[in-house]
Amino acid sequence: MKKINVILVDDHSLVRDGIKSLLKDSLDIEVIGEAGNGVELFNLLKNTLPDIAILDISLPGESGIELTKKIKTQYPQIDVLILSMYLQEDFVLNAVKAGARGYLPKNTSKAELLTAISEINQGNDYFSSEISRIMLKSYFHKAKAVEETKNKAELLTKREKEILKMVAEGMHNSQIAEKLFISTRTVESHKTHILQKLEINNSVDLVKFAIKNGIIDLNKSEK
Amino acid sequence: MKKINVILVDDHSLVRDGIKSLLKDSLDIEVIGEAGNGVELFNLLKNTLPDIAILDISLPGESGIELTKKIKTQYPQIDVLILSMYLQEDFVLNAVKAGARGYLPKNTSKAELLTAISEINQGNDYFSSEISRIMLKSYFHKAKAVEETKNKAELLTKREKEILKMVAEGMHNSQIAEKLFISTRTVESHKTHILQKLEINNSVDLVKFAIKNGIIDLNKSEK
DNA sequence: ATTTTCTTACGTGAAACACGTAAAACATTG
DNA sequence: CAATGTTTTACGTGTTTCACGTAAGAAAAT
Repeated sequence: MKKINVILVDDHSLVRDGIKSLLKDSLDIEVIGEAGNGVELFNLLKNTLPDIAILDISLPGESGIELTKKIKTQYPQIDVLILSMYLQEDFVLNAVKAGARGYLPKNTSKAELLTAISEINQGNDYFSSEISRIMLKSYFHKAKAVEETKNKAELLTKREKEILKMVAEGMHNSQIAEKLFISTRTVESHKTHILQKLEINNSVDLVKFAIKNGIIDLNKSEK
Repeated sequence: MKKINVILVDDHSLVRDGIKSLLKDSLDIEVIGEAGNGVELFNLLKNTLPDIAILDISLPGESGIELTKKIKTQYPQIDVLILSMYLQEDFVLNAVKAGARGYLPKNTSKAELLTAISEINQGNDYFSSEISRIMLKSYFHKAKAVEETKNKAELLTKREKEILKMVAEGMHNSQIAEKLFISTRTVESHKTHILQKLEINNSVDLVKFAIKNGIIDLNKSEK
C-alpha cells in the first residue's frame, strides 16, 4: 500500500520534530517535507507533492488559513489539516471555509493525530471532539433561536403562509396575483396582515423571518 | 453535597436497570424514579421532581422529543438528557429544539454518561463526540456553501457594501440617504449597481445574499 | 496624461408600500 | 339556525421604491 505523504508546516522546528517522531512509527505515513513559513512551503510544493499538508495556524508571514486557501487554489488535490493552539469558533470556521479538512488542537494525542490523518486521507473530514463541541454550541444556539420565533408563524393563516413563501422567494405582487388568480391589491392586503401579525415593519425582515422559520431555503432559492 | 436526582424513562426495564447499575456506584447521582412512558412519567413528576430526566427517544405513545417539550413547558427547571440509538441529524436537532441539554448514543461508556450528567447538572450542554461530528457535517456543509458565493461580494465597492448592509438591515432609501448625506436617487443608483453586479433581480434575493455572506446577522437584527 | 472606476445625481413611468375601509365566504358555536 | 368570528377578497389615496437610461465630477489606475 502506498504511504500517505505528508508535509509539515510550522515555524518551530521543535514542534515539527515532535510531530515527525509521532508519525515515524506509523508504517502508513511518511513525512516528505517540512516548511517554516508560506514561502518555504510553496517552494517545496514545486517539487514535492504531498497527500496532506499539516499546517500550524499561526505562522510568520501568511497565516495557516491564508496558506490553506492558496494551497486549495493551486493544488486542490492536497488535503489540509490544521493544528492550532487556538480553539475559538472563528478560527475553526475560517479554516473550514478556507478548505481545511480537519482541525486539531496542538495537545492532540498521537492516536487522534493518526486517526485524523487516516480519515482525511480517505476523503473524510476530521475534527477533534473538543473542536466539535465548540462548533456545536453556536450551531445549537442558532437552532434554539429559530424555535423561539417559530410559534409566531402559527398565527398566519394558510393563505398568508402561502403568500409569505412566494414573497420570500422573490416573486412580485403581480406574479403572485397571477398565480393565485387574485388581484394585486389582495396580495397587498395579505402582506399587510402578515406584517401586522408578525409585528414586522418591512419586507426585509419578512424575508429574514421566512429564512429563520424554514419557510424558504437560503441555499436553494437563487438559481 | 446534594446528590443529583435523576429519573429514567425507557420502555425497556432492562435498559433502565442497566443504567441504574451504572449510576449506582456514583456517590453524586441518585435515581429517584423510573417510568416506561409519558403517562407514567408525568404521574411520577407530580410527586417527584428530579434535577435531570434521562429519556429514551423511542417510547410507546409520545416520543422522547415530545416529552422533552412537555417537560420543559411544565417543569422548566428539569434538564433533559436524551439517550438514543438513533444518531441522525434530524433527531438530534429536534431534541435540541425541544429543549434537551444533551444527547448520547445508547452505547455510551459509563464514564461518558457520568460526565454528561455532571456537565448538564452544572448548566452546560453535553453531546457525545460522535453526535458532535454528525452535527458538524451539516454545519460545515453550510459554511462551505457560503464561501462559494462569497467571492461575488468582492465585486462591490466599499460604498456599495455599505449600502447593501443598510438595505439588508431593513432601512428605507430615505433613511439611508439621510444617514449618508446623499440623495435618495443616489441610493437608488447604488442599489441598481449592486443588483447588476450580483446578478440579482430583486431586493429579496439581496437580503438573502447579505445573510449568506455574513453582511448581516439573522439572529441579531430584529429587535 | 489619459483611461477606468466610483460616487454622485436626475427623469420618467410602472410597481409596491402604508394605512384605512369593507364586503363576501367560511367556520364555529351558542 | 342565527350570530359571531375569521379568512379571503378588494379598493382608495398618497408616498416611496423600482427599473432603466443618462451623465457629470472625483478618485484611482495605467
